Amino acid sequence: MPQAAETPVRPDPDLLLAWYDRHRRTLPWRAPVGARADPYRVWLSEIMLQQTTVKAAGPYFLRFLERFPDVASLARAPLDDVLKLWAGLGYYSRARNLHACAQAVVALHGGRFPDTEAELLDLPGVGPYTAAAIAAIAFDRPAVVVDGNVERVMARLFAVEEPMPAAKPRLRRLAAEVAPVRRPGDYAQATMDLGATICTPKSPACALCPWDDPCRARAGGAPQTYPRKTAKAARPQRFGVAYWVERADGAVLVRARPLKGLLGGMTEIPTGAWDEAIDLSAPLAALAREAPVAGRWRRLPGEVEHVFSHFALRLAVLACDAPAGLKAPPGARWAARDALDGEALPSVFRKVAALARAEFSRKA
DNA sequence: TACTCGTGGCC
DNA sequence: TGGCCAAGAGT
Repeated sequence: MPQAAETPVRPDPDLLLAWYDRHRRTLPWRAPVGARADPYRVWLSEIMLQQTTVKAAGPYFLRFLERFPDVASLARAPLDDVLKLWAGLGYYSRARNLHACAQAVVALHGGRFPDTEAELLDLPGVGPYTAAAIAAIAFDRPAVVVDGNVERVMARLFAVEEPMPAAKPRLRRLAAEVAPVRRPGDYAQATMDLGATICTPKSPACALCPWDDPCRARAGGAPQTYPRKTAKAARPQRFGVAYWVERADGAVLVRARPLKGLLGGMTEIPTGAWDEAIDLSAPLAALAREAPVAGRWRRLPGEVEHVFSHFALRLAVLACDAPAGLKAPPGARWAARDALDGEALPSVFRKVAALARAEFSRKA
């Protein structure tokens, strides 16, 4: 007997698990089929994957695993070593919390990750998603794992009209209703893989989807329009000046940023304030007003553009040659220009260094 | 609750 | 080219 059209069809977890068994991807942090996952690797990968693509996180994961093969070795390391290895991956509070979390696992749990969501949630940098993911994937506990993929899949399955982010609690409830008790780790990874490879944001491959039948967004003809969203605010543009101070021996002035806030704890090329009102076409003397040292400044050709999550930045770069005996001002230090790669230098400052080095080598 | 917090790839 | 997007957490 045919089912009435208005009767919702429940998505069948077994269909998804069968799809997962056929299409399971090999990822650097994923244990072989049947093998038990290492909680340390699961945790490390989940932290790195927060708001970060698999492609970007992969090389970092392998480098971390080689340098810090277990949680104890990571806990023993100086924070700066961790920041250096994390440089370029972004969201640097993750690196600071990663280090704090490793130390907490050693100090409070004898070097073994706890296996319950509640205990995991108490660890630095571990929120609702990550606690559930570790519980499910590393310990096969029936946790409801909800990330952006799962939210998108649920929004489409049930054609949720409420816009994000207000719809989050509703999507979580739906995810909990659909989730099976069996194979929690596999199911969690299956829902995320589905969102990452089939139920993608822009052009979902519904023809290949194991849940195409119960999906109400697909039935409606425009699955790519879910989840609904409210309009985002425009990204403001800020301006600033970076100061490249180079000695004849190739040493460059750098300094550490405050532990809290943007790029917290990372190394920087000295810059002045970043503000919307700064005019980069102002006279040289005005641009040099916040310089870290007195000197004969010149403006380098070109500018550095960089986009952060909540504002865009354009930097003018001023340079000056430092006398051999110049002492670094308080809070600053000299770093070898050709060893900046190994510093905990965020991308925006690597762009500054690239611009300055190009100009200096042209001159030389 | 709403804002802060990076980066690189994609179309 | 520029907005959008990625396995969110902290405050």
